[in-house]
Amino acid sequence: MVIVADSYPLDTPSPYPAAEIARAWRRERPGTPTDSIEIVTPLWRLAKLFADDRRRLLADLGVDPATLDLLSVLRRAGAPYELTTRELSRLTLVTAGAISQRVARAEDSGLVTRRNADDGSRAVVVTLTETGHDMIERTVDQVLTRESELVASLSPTGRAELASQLQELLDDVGRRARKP
Amino acid sequence: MVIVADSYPLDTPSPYPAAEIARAWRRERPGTPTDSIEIVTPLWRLAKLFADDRRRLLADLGVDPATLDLLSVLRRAGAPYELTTRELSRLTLVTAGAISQRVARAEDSGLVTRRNADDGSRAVVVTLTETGHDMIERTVDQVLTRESELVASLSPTGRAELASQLQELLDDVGRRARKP
DNA sequence: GTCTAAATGTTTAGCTCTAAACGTAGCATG
DNA sequence: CATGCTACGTTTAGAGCTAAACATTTAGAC
Repeated sequence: MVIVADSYPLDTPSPYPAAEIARAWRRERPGTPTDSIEIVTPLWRLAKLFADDRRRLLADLGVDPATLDLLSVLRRAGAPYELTTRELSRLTLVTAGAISQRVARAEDSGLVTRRNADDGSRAVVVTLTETGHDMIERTVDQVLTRESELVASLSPTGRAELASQLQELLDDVGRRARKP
Repeated sequence: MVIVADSYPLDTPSPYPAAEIARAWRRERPGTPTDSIEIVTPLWRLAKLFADDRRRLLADLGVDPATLDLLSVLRRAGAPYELTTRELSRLTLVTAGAISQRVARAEDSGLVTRRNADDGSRAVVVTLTETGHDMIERTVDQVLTRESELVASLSPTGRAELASQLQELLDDVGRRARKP
C-alpha cells in the first residue's frame, strides 16, 4: 500500500494541494473517478478562506455574515429596498426556514420590517429600515475593499477570464445539482 | 436611483449572475471596489451547490459530511491510517475544537479510535477502525462519481486549466487571508 | 528542582443552517 | 358553498462550527 504520508510532508503550513489528493485516491482506489477533485477541493477551500476572513472582519464591526447577506440583497435591489421572503430565499441560496430566521433576527434589531403583500398573494414583503440602510452603508465598502485585496494577485484579464469560467461552470452545475 | 429590480427579472429560477451584482453596486455606490465580486460570488455559490448536493447524497447513505471528511483524510493517508488531531485540523481546515467533536462522534460510532502518541508529545493519534474503513470504501466511489458528473461540462483541458488557476489563487489567498 | 512559557486537546456558549412538520391562506372544482 | 390542492411562511429538532475559556503536559531558563 502506497502511503501518501511518506511522499508528502505532513507538517507544511497548508493542506495538500488538490492534485496530491487526487493522486492519493488513484493510488488507494484505482478506478475511482478523481477528475472532480482538482476542481471541487480548491473551490471549497477558497470559499472557506473567503468566508472565514469575512466573518472575522465583520465580527470586528459587530455584524454577522448572515445579516449582512440579507441587508446586501435588499440594498442592491435599490429603492424602495423591498423583496419578498421567497425572492430572498432564491437570491441568497438559503432555505425558506433560514430566511424566516434571518428576517426575524434582523427585525428584532430594527434593521428591516415585515408586512404582508397587498397583491392578493400570501407573500411577506421585507423592507430595509433606515437603520438597516445605515448599517449596510457603513459596512459594505470595508468588506469589498478587503476582498479586493485578497484577489489582488489576479491581473484584470486573468480575473475576467476566471470569472467567466466560474460563471459558466456555475450555470451548468446549477442545472445538474440536486435540489432540496 | 437606479433600481436593479427594474432591469433584471426577479422571478428567474436562479440568483443574479455575479456580473449583475457588481454592476448593481457600482450604480448604488460608485467608488466601491467591485472587482472581487465576480470571483467571490460564483465561488461561494459553486461551493454551496457542491456541498448541498453532497450532503443530500450522503444523507441517503446515512453518513454526515463532517464524518466523511474526517474518514477520507485518514483513508488517504494510507496504512496504518493514522493522524494526530493537529494534522487533521490542518488538513481539513477546521478548528481544533471542531476536530475534537468530530473525532468524539466518530469514536462513539466505532469508526475511529483515539490514543496518546508515544513520541513524548501530548499529541493524540486517531486511527481508522475496520468499520470506519468499510464505511469509507462504501461511500467514496459514489461521492466522487456523483461529483464527476457535476463537472462533466468541462473538457479535460478546460478542467486542467481551471484547476491550476484555482490552485494558484488558493495558494495566494491562503497567504493573504486572516488567520484565526 | 522550580517556575514559566509554549503546545495541545477538550469543553462550553452562542449561532446558523437544513429538513421536516406545521399552520394557514388562496383557488379551483364539482 | 364544501373540499381538497397548492403555495408560502414559520417553528422545531438536530447537527455542526467558531471562538474562547480550560486543563494538562512538555520543555526551557536559572
